[in-house]
Amino acid sequence: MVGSDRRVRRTRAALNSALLDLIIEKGYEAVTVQDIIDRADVGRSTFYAHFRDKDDLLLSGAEILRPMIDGTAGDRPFGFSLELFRHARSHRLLYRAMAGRRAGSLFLKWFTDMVAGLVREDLQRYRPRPGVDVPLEVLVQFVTATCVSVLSGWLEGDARASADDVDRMFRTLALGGVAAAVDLTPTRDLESPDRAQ
Amino acid sequence: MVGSDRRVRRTRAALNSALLDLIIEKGYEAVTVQDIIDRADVGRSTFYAHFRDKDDLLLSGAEILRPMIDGTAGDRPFGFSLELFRHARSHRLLYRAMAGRRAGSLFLKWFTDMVAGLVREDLQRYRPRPGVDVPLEVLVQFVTATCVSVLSGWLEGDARASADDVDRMFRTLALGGVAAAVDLTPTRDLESPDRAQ
Amino acid sequence: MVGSDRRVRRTRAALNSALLDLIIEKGYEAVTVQDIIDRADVGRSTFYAHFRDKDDLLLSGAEILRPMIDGTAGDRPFGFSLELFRHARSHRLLYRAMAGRRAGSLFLKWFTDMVAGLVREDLQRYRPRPGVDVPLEVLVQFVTATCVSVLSGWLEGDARASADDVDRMFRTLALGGVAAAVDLTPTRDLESPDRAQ
Amino acid sequence: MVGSDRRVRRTRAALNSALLDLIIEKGYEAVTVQDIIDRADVGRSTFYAHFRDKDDLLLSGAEILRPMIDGTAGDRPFGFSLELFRHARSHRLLYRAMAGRRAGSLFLKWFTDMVAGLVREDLQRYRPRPGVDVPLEVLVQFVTATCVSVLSGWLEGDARASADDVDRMFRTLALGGVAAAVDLTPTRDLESPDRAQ
DNA sequence: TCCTAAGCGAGACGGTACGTCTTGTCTTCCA
DNA sequence: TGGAAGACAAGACGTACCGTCTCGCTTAGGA
Repeated sequence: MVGSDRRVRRTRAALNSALLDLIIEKGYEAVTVQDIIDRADVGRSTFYAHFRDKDDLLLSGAEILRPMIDGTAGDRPFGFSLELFRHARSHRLLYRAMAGRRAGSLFLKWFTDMVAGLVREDLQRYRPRPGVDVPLEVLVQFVTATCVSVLSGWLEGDARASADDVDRMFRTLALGGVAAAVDLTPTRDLESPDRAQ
Repeated sequence: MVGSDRRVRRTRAALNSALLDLIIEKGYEAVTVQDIIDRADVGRSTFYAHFRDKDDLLLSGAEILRPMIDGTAGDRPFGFSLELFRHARSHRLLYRAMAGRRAGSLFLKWFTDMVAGLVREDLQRYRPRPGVDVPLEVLVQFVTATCVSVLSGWLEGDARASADDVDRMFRTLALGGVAAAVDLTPTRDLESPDRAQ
Repeated sequence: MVGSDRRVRRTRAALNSALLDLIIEKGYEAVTVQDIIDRADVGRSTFYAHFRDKDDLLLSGAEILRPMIDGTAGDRPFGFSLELFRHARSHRLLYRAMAGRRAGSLFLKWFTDMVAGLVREDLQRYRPRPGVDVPLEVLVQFVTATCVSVLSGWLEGDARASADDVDRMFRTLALGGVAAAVDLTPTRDLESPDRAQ
Repeated sequence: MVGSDRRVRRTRAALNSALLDLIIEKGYEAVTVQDIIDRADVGRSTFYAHFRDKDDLLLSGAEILRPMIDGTAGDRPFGFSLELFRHARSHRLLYRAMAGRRAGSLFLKWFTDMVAGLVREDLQRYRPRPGVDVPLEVLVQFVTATCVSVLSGWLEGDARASADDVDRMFRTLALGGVAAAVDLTPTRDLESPDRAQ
């Protein structure tokens, strides 16, 4: 059975969306598997046929965020950021529930790792400033932490600032630090991009 | 129950240290109340007589970290940082278990809040750079995130860098960003400290 | 669905024999429907198209035992018994799995009922001994229980006794009790058999 | 904690009696652990702290039947029987639910084994009749089966017969068979009873 | 020879019970 | 009489089966 049915997709979608609803309502930690399957109107065994546990369901749902954010790089350093902030803005409740101050650590870790991946890819394009010894990974963590903290601070508050404002802040703060450690003048390597994958 | 007893202190201490041991062994989340009281050789009701739950015990233990770090400001911006890194260095296993990448969010939140307090206090001494509009709170979160991310990255790795190295990195990254937003020339306001609270 | 198909018969046979195999391997209770259909290489829905449940399958299979045992009455009281013991002997593993000490109650009940039928038919030929008040049904249950208990004891042990030995024991025990309650001299009623059904 | 509390006893008693009630109501097989703990007003974990599963609870309850039946031997062969029938009479619903035709096999096995124990003890007092070769164990099973089948037949019906009537039937049937195999004249061994335990 | 209804496999699904685990409360005993 | 020990209620967890169901594939018997 190749495509394994519309049914399977529908079931998984129902579970995913039930989880998101419930996260917004009472926070991830407080949601039980029973809650989810009641909401999705699905049998218990069906749940476990598709997902190992609640975490698995969450992450499987998170994966579909990735392509929405990826891709849109642009040529500026950390070009992904504006799109990221916009996405967060339009799913504010969800992000707040999952990435805000009171969130469980699971989604936050996943999200942070994803951002770190984007940042790392970007940073590899630049040359370290001679005489300054900050390891690449530290820079990655720094930029990532800056991005996530700005984002979560924004969502926690009443978010009067626009996505553009927030993006500007992020760039000011991150580039200030990064510029001290690497030469942000684009390298010539860019002409022969070997980022096949 | 006047003197509140040596016993009480001993019991609380036993619980605290049992928790720390167990955190190092299997991570905070995996530790159960049963584990703790078995290790501390204490009855269940005793535990709940002293602490509301596992989190309460953790935070009550964390409180004793505060004075070790506080105090040592100095006159440089974020002067607390070197001492912080040193402290983390000497309790590496514990910090790693609690503040590292795989840590639960509770201690991390407490720790981050504590750092944020120190940062906020510091930042209030400086004047915003005219024309740049980054709210104080965003700066606070930024510096805090930078500090914590540098720290946790350091502890995660094999920590060959010295506390001084790490402190230097932190300052490079944080001050780069902060300098773009505020004037780091010390204000004279320091002579009339209005830190009433 | 006129001829009801070779296919149907083959499917049912496959299920029946899969069940018997599995009963011998792990005992009736432990066999699951999944086991059966895996063994028979049959789809789940096919199973339920033919049988209501595991019990149904078992009993449907048991029915085919009946003619093998029936018929061979003879003129002695309980003349069926020797043939019954011989049949059990030659399907020893199966009987042991299903009628032995650790057996589930379903087959045992079916089997007991079948034996009881044979016994009842026999006993109706004799006249109660005057002054002794043992209801027919009690006698039936008694002889049946004697037969089944002797049989299952035989199969449980290492079965060194021959079917004839066992039959002799059964007769000794059963007839001893029965003789006290009814007159075993054959009645003439037999010439006018009123066994309409 | 020595006597381990009235509480424990009360809990176990509550579970036991909840089970008995439920067995009478819907039969042993149909009773779920949830039913039991709801009826006993006890937590799920408490149940499993005391008993491994439903079967364990049943058997633990059955054990208390033993002394009620034991002891009252008398000097007749199978002297225990009258008392047994009387006991069954006064707990008719329970016996019927557990030992009747539709009963699960667990209690029946336990009960049968108990009766077999009493029977075996009795039979060992008599000498085999020379020339008749019926193994002791077969006799035991025979008498046991006779007893249980008479009992369960009695309880299944509307039980107009008195315990004495039933006992008389049992003796008629069992002794008829047994007399053919052993010499029921009491042996002299009885004068030096070594049944200390 | 094609066509069409059935038997069938595969297996997703809702449902229910299980036995385990952990939490925070409550009762009882003992010092 | 106040604190320690641990029995307890509550309820979530992940697993195991059940019996129902929805799919397509195959496969024969009638057109």
